[in-house]
Amino acid sequence: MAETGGVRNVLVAARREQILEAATRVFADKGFSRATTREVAREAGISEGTIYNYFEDKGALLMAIMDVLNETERRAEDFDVGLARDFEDFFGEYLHHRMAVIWENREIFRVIMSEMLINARLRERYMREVVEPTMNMGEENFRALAKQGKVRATDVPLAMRAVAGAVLGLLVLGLLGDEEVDARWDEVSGVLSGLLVHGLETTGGARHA
Amino acid sequence: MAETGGVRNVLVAARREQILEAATRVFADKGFSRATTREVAREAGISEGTIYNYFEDKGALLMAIMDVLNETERRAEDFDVGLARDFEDFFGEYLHHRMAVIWENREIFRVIMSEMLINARLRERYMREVVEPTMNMGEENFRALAKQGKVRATDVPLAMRAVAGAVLGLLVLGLLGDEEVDARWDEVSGVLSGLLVHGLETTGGARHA
Amino acid sequence: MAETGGVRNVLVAARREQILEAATRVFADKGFSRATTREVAREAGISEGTIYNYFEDKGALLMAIMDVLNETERRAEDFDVGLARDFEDFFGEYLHHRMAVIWENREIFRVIMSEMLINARLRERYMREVVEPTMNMGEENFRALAKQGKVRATDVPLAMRAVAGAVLGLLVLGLLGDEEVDARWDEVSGVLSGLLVHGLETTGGARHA
Amino acid sequence: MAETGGVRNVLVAARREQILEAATRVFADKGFSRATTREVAREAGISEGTIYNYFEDKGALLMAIMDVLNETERRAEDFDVGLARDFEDFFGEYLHHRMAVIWENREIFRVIMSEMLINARLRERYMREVVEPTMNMGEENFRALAKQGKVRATDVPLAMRAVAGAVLGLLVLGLLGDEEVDARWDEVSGVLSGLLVHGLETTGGARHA
DNA sequence: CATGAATGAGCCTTCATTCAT
DNA sequence: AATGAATGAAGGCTCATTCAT
Repeated sequence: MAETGGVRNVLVAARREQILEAATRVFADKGFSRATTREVAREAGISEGTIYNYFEDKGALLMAIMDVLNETERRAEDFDVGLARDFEDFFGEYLHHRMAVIWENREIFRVIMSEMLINARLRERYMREVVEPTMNMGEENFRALAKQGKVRATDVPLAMRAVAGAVLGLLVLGLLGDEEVDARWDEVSGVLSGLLVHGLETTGGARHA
Repeated sequence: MAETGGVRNVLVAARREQILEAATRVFADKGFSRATTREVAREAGISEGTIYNYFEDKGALLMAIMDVLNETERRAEDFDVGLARDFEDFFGEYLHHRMAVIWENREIFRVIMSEMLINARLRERYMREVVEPTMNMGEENFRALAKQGKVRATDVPLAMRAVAGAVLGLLVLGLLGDEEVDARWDEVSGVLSGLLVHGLETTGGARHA
Repeated sequence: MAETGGVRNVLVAARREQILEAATRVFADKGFSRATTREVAREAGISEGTIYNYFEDKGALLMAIMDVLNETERRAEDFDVGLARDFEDFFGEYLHHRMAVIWENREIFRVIMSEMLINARLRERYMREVVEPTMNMGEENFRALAKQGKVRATDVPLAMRAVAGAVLGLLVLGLLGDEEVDARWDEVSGVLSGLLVHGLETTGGARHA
Repeated sequence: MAETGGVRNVLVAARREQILEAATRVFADKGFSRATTREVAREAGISEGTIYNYFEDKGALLMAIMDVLNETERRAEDFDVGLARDFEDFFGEYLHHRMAVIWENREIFRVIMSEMLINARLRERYMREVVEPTMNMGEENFRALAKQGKVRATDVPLAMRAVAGAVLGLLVLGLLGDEEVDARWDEVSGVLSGLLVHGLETTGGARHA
């Protein structure tokens, strides 16, 4: 019985997954509102009614998709840049890893971001559950690094937003179809970290001559 | 008769404006799909049918909203930072001006961005008409500055995307309701330009000692 | 003043005519329901509001179009086949004249007939005002001819309907686009009268050999 | 499964039939354009949405109604007047049968005819699919009969139209509410065939005396 | 009288959700 | 559990009609 329950749970989870992936594809293509449960069902290869055996309603699909993002984020936080020699190294590797995960989940971001922009409830939930914790943790790290003299300590909250914003903005550019970003995503983190660490200025010559 | 025509044109333009502003508010609140023409009409203080005397259909409202963005962008290009002493100065003032205009139109961005993410046609139009020209012009300026030794010449296209992305991402953070960004938008450009010019690194001693 | 009134009346009548002709064209093309007052106005070269200065509402246009038919019919009744030598001659000329008038007004018939088929009120009015009087007069003539031995006296009411029906049916065939009928309408009455007078049977040879 | 499919097909066919009959009644009463899908649904005893599970749109209802006419016509062509002794007999029986079928379907004719008169596409389809084949077959038969000396060979195409037109016109008179035609439809074919075979003329004496 | 912008009732159609099988 | 037919609320859009200019 416990066994059967276990099997059942696995089946249920698989079915949920299957539906959620279909929903993500359809929502990413048409947007949440224009997407129809009929098409989600077809994409998942099931009947319309079955969706309602696994999800309360259409909105629950969106919430579940956001949960996936949430989990991803929480797992990403565990990432530890083992033994980075210096800050630039660490920052580069961190960005690279983080942006790779983001890019893998970009269609989920597409759906959630599009909807968040115009859905206050979803927006608030995302800010509270995902952005704020991440931002706070980032600020802490930032401050620690500043205390260690590894980064310039300017306006930490805004600097933090600038860094997070740069990542977010590059993702959005990619989602909007910028071909440069789309084609060279794995190089993006390198350029970005270079820029964020050293800045645009040509200090080189002048400074070290 | 010419007089009358002139008056009429003014009236027509005013009415279009009135409808468009109402549409922007409603779309920003509910999203394009969930927004109803009935509510746009109520918000504009007119009847539903009147909308259709000024716009082909609901989609035309969205397009017209995007046209506003287009014009704004074109006007923004004319901006000339008079007599900036050095690059940092210039860059800071440019960012500040640009971001101020963007922030003023943020609700339009909210509508258009949300929709673009999930509407390929709109996305392509925006990329072709707005992003690509801007990006190309930016790349040119970038290269010119690099040739003059005013900025480090790394990967220009990606660096350009990183800068544009940072601005875009900060806007998105603001649209998502980040309180720091929301409350201190006019400080954001300063922090961002500082970061982009000088980088995070604690220059001098730290680096080569 | 009386003069002015007369001029005015002429102008009013002309305007009514102009609108009615436009309405007939548009109704014939799209049907009464699908036709819009906007298109009638455009076809008449006036503004939409003006229609309502001459007609109570859209339905009044239809009624006025039927009045035209009514008048035509009443004028047609006055037709007198001067000095027809025999019945066949008379019948042929009568049919020819009648069918010519009908064909000239075929677009009016198209509009009215289409609408009558599915509009009981219009149908009843047409039957009462146009069909029944004509049919009664026809029956009288029929009976008179029969009494004179000029036509076989079968079932007069139904024979009358058969003759009227043949004319009506040929008109409908023409309105439906039958190319033979359409291209050769002025020959149709001859063939029909030959058929109705002599029948299909090949009595000829046998009888007159 | 095959069984279930069979059952399903029967159910689907029955539902289509139910909707189509309701649509015919409503369209016949109000005309296609004035009829509302809401009323068709009410008349069929279903909800509005259900119509769209069986028909693409409102126009498809009209097309399906016409298909019924098409099938009826094709079945009518199979009619063979077993062993008619002479032409009059044959013609009388043929007309009788044909007109009986037509009268049974008169409400369908009402809908289709009304719409055809003002809908070029429907008209062309009907002429191509129904009228022309029938007319051609009729002309052939006519010519064959003429060759056998059984009918006078005048202008075959127009004579054919005259005969078909007479039937059509009588139907129209009935649809317009002529009480004589309406009440005595099954006598109509007899009178018509008598008229068409023998003509109106009082043969023999009168003619050549 | 003529105009045409404004109106809003009403229509066709879509689609999330339910439920009998 | 799965199915998919049925439902009916709601939305985009049209159009006859009015009325201020």
